[in-house]
Amino acid sequence: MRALVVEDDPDIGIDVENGLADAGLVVDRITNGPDAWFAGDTEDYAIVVLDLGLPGLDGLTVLRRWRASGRTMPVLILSARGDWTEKVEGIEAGADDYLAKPFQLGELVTRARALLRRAGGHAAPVLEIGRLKVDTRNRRLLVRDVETRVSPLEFRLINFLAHQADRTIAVGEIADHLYGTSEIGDVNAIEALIMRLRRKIGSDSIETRRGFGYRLTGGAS
Amino acid sequence: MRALVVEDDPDIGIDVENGLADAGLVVDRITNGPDAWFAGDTEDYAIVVLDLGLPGLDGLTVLRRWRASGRTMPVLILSARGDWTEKVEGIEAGADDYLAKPFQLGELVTRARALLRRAGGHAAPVLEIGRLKVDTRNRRLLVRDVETRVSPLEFRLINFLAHQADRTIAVGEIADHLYGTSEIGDVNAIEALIMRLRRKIGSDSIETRRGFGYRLTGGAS
DNA sequence: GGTTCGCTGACACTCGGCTGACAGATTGTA
DNA sequence: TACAATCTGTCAGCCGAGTGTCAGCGAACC
Repeated sequence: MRALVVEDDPDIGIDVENGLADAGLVVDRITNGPDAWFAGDTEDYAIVVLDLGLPGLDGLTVLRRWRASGRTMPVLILSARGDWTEKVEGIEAGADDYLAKPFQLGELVTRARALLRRAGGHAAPVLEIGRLKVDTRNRRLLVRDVETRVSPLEFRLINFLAHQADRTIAVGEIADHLYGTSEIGDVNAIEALIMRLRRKIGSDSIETRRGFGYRLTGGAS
Repeated sequence: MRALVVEDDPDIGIDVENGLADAGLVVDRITNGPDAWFAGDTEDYAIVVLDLGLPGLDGLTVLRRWRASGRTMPVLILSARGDWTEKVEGIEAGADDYLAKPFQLGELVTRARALLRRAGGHAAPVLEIGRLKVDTRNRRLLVRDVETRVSPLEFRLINFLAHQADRTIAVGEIADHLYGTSEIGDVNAIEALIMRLRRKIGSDSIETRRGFGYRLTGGAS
């Protein structure tokens, strides 16, 4: 299940992205209005978290255009202050919920969950791939039912791979998801990360497809 | 299914051309505005990738003229880095998606696929030729439904041939696609590649047409 | 029968990916 | 505050898969 986070402040945006990723969603993050409009219009998201103050095209306009073209996914609006006018405008433009900054990440995730539940879809809390169980809600990883400590970044990686098990994922895609940029600063950082993760979950769990990318299989049993 | 790439920078243009060809499209590439306008107005393309900065007639004007004369094919705009005005103008001129330079080729292909899907025609993700199945999305090759390991270059070749199954492809065309240059450094490199591929998929899958080139038939059954 | 074209095995080089070591940053703790 | 532990990116060296090259051979065409 995919979520879209539209927020131009990178600190807040990455926080929200991590929160939703921990809740079991694959998250795209976008930092400007026009990109957000296109992404929401062309991709299929289970939920959207939308900041109102955006460069290029403001959030309300983006939302109105989505609704005008028949997009019905739940949208949760973020706005700078507890500004009532904005809230009303947001709801009228077709928002499903509203949160004023500053907010607690936990509250945002809770509301997002509620929206998802209301919309019918529910994020699978535990993904099972071969001998692995990825508990997205509690941010835990089980290998043959034994809890295995992984670092935050390692968890984001295994979580990302687990949502697309058996698909070959290019290193660029991984960089894009982990660091929010498809600019691959140093591929070696990801190789090192993969190596550390393999040590914990067994080296046969993640297959290397030389020249293509990586593929999560879960390994034997 | 045909695609039109309008881009005056040959490096970018050839990259895009190869990316779309790998995705299963037959690509025409044009490097100036007037020719682009004419081609888009008279030929039938499933999708157009349009750079905005073009010699002769700029991209936005070309797009507006297409729309004014009733052409409805999906158009993906390439625009200079982070220029909102241009992007918004592009949208209003009737673009269906846009991408800022520099971009990852993979992302362009993904978006192009999304546009094609939305437009109804869909680039088949799995091509079936005789006993072969080419999974373009996951970059896998199945021979009689058994996954068969191929190297990146071998995959690009079989993918290229599969998109034009039953057609005889000249060695020069293959070189052009694989190496981006029709200058054939050494034909033997391609012969060796063909041989290695045949070993994996069965020697009767690729027919040699002496003096003309190669033809993919998929072999018996 | 000779010539040309394509096939194939062997070999060498390149480069992608793996790994151990280290260092800076961050977080937790006495 | 100072110290320890953990996390994560970087560097250097290694290994092996992937690919181009070469030489010799066989088959097709004249």
